Amino acid sequence: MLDVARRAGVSQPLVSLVIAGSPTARVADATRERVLRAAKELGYRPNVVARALVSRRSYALGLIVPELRNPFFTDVVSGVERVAAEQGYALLLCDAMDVPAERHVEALRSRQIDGVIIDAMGAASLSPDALADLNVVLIDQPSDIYRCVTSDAAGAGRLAAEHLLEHGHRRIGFLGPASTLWAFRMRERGFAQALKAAGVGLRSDDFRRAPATAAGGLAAMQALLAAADGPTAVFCANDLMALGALKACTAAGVDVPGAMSIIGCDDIETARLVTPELTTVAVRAREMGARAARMLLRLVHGEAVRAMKPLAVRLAVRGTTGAAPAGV
Amino acid sequence: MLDVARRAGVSQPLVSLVIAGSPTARVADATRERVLRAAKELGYRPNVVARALVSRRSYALGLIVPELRNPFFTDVVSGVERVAAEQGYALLLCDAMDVPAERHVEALRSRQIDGVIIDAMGAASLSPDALADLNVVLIDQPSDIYRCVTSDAAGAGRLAAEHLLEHGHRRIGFLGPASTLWAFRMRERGFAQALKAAGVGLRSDDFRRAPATAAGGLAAMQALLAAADGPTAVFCANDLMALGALKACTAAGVDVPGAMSIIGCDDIETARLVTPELTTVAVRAREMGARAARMLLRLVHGEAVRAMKPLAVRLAVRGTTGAAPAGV
DNA sequence: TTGTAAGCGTTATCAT
DNA sequence: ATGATAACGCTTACAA
Repeated sequence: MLDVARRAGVSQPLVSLVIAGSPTARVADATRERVLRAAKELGYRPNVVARALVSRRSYALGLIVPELRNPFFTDVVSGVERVAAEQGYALLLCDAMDVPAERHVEALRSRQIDGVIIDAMGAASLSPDALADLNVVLIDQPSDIYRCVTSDAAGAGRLAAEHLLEHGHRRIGFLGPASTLWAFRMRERGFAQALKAAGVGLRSDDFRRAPATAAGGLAAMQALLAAADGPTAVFCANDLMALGALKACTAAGVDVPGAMSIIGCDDIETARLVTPELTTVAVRAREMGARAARMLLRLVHGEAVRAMKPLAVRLAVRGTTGAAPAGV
Repeated sequence: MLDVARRAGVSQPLVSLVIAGSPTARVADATRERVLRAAKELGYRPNVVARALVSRRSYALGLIVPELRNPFFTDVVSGVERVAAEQGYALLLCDAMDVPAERHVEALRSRQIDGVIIDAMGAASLSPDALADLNVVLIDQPSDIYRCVTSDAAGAGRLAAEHLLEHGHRRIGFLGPASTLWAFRMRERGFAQALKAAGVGLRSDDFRRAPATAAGGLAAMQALLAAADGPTAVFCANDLMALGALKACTAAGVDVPGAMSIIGCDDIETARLVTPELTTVAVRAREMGARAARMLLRLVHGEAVRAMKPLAVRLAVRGTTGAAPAGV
């Protein structure tokens, strides 16, 4: 910057003024141009680290996910990254799979991080004041303390139930994790309530707890199929489970959707790669990530942040759901 | 740090000495303990930004991928992240999908990035000296100038060919992108050479160019099936294409592997989620990411970096390959 | 409109 | 073994 200043024949702070280009900067046009030209000629590149030190901001956002390889979070990351990059912010990605979220938060703190986006699971794993004094946006986890972006999880469950009911199913099962995470709980609740509202009971046998993974879905569906008299359709708490369930059916020779309808939730890319294609409730994970980033940036900039209403979900009817088998 | 110094009754630079804890630091044990205790009592947390400014290192690594949502790169990122986090480095993730790689490199530079890991496509899109003076490790792209980690891409093609040959296939097709990327080229070359070595010709009709995506694989396979007299097996340049090809077969009522064998490359998670499960050549993408990170860190630390031999690939025989149909 | 001076939280080089 | 002192590259009063 000093070099630029000398070349332009001005003082170094003036160069700073021009480069930072703040709206209140009142610099003579001629001077500004001279500075800008000198900067270009010298190939000057501002040093964000120095800027960060003095302004006490890092121009970087932290993002903590429970597992990057979970396709849902891959999409979230993708959305956050896009917004961050467009706005000139760096994205510090943290995967809580191998390193605890708390350690990541500490690391981000020591980097003067401007804000942190964290998923429900990560947030839950933190000690109470781990996030104190930080700009925080939670993913799919309403909170009294922090801002959040959410999807209409209850609506997702409801859509799934209604879709199944419309196809004449009356024995309907549910596959989901024994999770206390808001999104999973609400998907389940919305689903159960919609069934109840339609006067359709959910038998406890048709209700299977398993990890929200393909393996979990596979095992749960196998258990369901082993029962003499099972449901004709199931809603899975997420697509990974649904994919596992589908696999279990295919392996067992159970026709999908002829003998068993399956509906998932999330709409990950793989949903359209299997045969039949997975019917699911689409959650716009990438958009959630983008929204979280935009909200966090507003927080960082001290702008007004209004709570957003849940992101609408959409039923994506594809090949794994059909009419209930006759005579059941 | 000054607060800690005062509390410990020493000077501030001395605190720096014990906190940084360099091996050459000759500090009296008593003093060191006093400082450490004061630091803990005060909840002192070192400021990485300040450290970065003076040491001209950011303790951060940049990673540029062409598209995060490509499962292969998701795995690479995951591997890089783990190593970076474990070593106390931040990972600045850049997706070249929406923002050009060159812009990302510029942004990383202005953050004094310690090193950059970049994929072949991103590297190819850069102007010649965009990476000058940076610590760089390339993913799956040998180079005279930069370090790299590679997989045994030619070996992957060879494994695929041999597997198909062993099953008696003699009319074998190939689906791949018209890419100049090293990995794709080598997979293709290894495959073609192995066929040739076995005296099996590759007819130009059985050789289909399409984007390395599921949609590309689907279209290419459809074209192949439309031909009167097609191959009995195909090797796809990556799993996404193979998955698309599989879908095309299923949709067309072509039995896999009865009438058509399909083998992919990469071994992405979805490969085991479809039915039949995809036979593929497993490339350890996450390990490649981890290796790239470790190599880059050695570079950053000025340690000796020896070129690594390509990461071995492994044939994962699953359900989409079988014996060639009789009488063909 | 521009220049001067101070300082952001460290590390590093000296004396002491 | 420890303490001054000077950077690192920038922003931000405040003075001119």
